Amino acid sequence: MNGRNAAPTEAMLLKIEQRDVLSPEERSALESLVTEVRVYEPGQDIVSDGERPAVSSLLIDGFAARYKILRGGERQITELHVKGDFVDIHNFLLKIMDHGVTCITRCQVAPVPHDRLAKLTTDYPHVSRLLWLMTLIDGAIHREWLVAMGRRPALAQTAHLLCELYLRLKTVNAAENLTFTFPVTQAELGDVLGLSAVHVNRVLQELRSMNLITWRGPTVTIHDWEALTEAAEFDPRYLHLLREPR
Amino acid sequence: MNGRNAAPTEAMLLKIEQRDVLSPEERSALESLVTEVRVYEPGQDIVSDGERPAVSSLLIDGFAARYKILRGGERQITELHVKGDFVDIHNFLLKIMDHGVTCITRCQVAPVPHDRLAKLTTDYPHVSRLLWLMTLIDGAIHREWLVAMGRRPALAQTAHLLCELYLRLKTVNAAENLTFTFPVTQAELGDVLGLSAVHVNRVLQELRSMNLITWRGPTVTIHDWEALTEAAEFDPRYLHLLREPR
DNA sequence: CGAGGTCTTGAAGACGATCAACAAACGTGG
DNA sequence: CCACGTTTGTTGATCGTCTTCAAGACCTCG
Repeated sequence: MNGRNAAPTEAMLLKIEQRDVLSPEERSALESLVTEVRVYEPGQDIVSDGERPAVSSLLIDGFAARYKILRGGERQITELHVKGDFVDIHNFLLKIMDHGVTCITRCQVAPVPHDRLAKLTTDYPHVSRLLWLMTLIDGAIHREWLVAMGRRPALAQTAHLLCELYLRLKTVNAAENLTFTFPVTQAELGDVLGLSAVHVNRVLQELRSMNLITWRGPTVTIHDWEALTEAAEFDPRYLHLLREPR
Repeated sequence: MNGRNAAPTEAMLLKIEQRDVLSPEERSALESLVTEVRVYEPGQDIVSDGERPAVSSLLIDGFAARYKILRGGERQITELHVKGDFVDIHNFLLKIMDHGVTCITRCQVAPVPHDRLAKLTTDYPHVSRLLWLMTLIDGAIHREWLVAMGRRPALAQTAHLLCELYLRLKTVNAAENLTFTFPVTQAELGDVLGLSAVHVNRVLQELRSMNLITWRGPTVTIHDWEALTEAAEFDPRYLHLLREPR
């Protein structure tokens, strides 16, 4: 997502180090997890529903989404993943996928064998806790989405998503100056928000007409952070962006 | 929720042992976590938003709910907890509560100091993984609720909730013969489902008129499991009720 | 018996879905 | 570099689900 060629684990380390301090050995243990990088195209599954993968996938670059498909073909995206996220570390313990993970953009992904994770977690209990923590933050994001879907009107829900994405991208150096790249179609956004594509279109128009954002091509710009968070009732505490001993 | 006086850790052990085998030492290590039981009344918070508790709370008996309150006073419940659930083990790593946990019924709760959890997780890596697993299952439940809220009509969403609750209660011996006790008001149900109390009332009437359930007083009876799961598109895989090495 | 909470019902209204059509953007091949 | 086909975005009209408001019935518990 940016010009220079960052180390494949950089985003993950940034994400973790936003929440706690890593020792040099812990850092290099995490860095050594990546031995291979695969590239997936948009629309391709990184993991599919029902699979029992022997690896967990670290997203090095791109946007991915967890989703479920209903009988009638409707799709609901339950989480958006950005670089630095372990998109299916859950399998390490859940074993069988109860949902799929697909690529929104072209993605670089590092597969990490579960036995390497097992070794890492026994050798480095603190790192083990931090990986646990990452899954707990995923849970916190899920809860916030539930609140947004259940009790917020579509405009606030959409604004909330943009606030969240901006902060998450900023912590991995993939956003700055209230601007980020988010190459998603309005139909995909609908699957995230539980709305129809048509309604997403109208909500975005309203966000633009309120002068809160612009969205041209893949680039989102937030014009007024205060006003956007206000419209969204956005409170970043749930992202747990505080560095403290865990 | 049932007559005899079960050991306070029984439900938690049942819940865990539904997913993996515990050694006798692991069992007793888990049993020794409970040294005190507190009683909370309906409407009382077990933990509140913004707190930094030094203990995590194991629900011994009763129903509790995680929730967030919006600026306008609306409430969204993001998870229902039944006996055997660790309602806020998240704090062990998240440190600061980003939501509250309140009692739906009178609840018996065992507070477990975080330092005891820390010792347990270092002494018993396998138990540590299983506690992690429990939080991953919470995440899977959150995702399923997101799908239900985003893409299912109110009737299916409600049916889905009842299917889920029945299975979760059955694994802790708090339900059998398609019957369980669920003392919740329709307004509270609305906060769970993201619906108004009025609409909940109408949905329940329809579920009754379809002869799928009865709900008299606090007692829910499912008349036709097949038909209810069909209406809900319920697939229990997300509960990960399979005993295997984790 | 009275009071407060809960359930139920009706009527009106809002928010978002669906359907349909067209415009714009994109990518692909000629 | 243009032409064409496909995907994506936009707009309008209509429809349905769910909300809100209001009132009355029921129930429980003091």
